[in-house]
Amino acid sequence: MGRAPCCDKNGLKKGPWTPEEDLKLTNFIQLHGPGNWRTLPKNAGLQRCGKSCRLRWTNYLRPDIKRGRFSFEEEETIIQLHSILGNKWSAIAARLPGRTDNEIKNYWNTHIRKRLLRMGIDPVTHAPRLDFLDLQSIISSSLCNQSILNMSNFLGTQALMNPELLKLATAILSLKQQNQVPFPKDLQDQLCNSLLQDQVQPLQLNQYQAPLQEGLSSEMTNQLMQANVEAFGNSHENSKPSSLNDDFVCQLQNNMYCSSNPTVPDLPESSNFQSLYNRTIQNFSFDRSVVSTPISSPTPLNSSSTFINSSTEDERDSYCSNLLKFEIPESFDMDGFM
DNA sequence: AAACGCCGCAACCGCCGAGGT
DNA sequence: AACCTCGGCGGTTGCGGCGTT
Repeated sequence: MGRAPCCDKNGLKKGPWTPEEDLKLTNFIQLHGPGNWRTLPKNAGLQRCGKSCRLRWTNYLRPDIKRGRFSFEEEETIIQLHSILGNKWSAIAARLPGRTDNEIKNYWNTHIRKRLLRMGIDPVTHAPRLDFLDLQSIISSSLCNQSILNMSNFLGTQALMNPELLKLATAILSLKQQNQVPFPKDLQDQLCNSLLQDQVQPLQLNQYQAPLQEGLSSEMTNQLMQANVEAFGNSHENSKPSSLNDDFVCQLQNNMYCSSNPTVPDLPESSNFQSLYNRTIQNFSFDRSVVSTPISSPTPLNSSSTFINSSTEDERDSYCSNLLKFEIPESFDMDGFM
């Protein structure tokens, strides 16, 4: 049997609340307390459904609601919590006194999400989006001789670029930035050339298997090589799935990061914290060179040390880019969260 | 001044899980 | 076990305000 609607649509008002309705609802709840929302509208003399009353109370009329612009500390907390919890707005709201899940959700969608996108950060995964980043500065400074790159041309062909190349570049850049794997110059050049040329040619990754394997397991190396063949050997078939999927790239990055960071705690594989921890590290290990807070010196979620008293969007952009480098403190009570 | 488009936010919608009968 | 109510959640919508042309 289908579920009955929460209210009889006939005769019940919808839309914006009037001050009179707000007053009726507030007075009734002050006398009788919240709850029993189904019968509340009738008892309070409101032509609304209980659900509408509950939402109006919890999102707007509740006396402990903090209104006005979000502070930087609040924004910092939202971003950090979202990277851990995702779109669990109620859980995020529970950590922000006076803010409702609806308000946080709106603020995220209208402000933070757009800002992250502008910065080339995926607002869902909190990971850098290589296809939106300034690839010129990244790749040329990390891999190639700047003189051979004409990124205005390169970016012009971005839409035609093989996404596998982007993934591979992400992985390789990550390896490079770990400074753990000697990166063959020839392979760097070949990647750059492949990025620049629409006619994608298979990278001769097998030539560099040995040095790469210093940091990669044989399984991962084989997967990378197989993906290379699949991706570049069928570059004209855009719909063909490749084994070089996002999980693999994350695994690759995570593998390299963990192998080069003895401070990473060795948690049980099965624990929820492990998966959350790994996910967060994957997300934020892209640019290890600018990570300011080592794992051994945790930054509190509500730290005011990073608070800056500025209000422009650009300043918040800059501020956000730092926020995205946070790491979960060891003392963070994940169980309390979940 | 009018038209238009964009943006922010309050409110709604549909779904889900918990708990009661 | 099946059904129902209730409260809660996340996604989406639509309206009003505001800036631009």
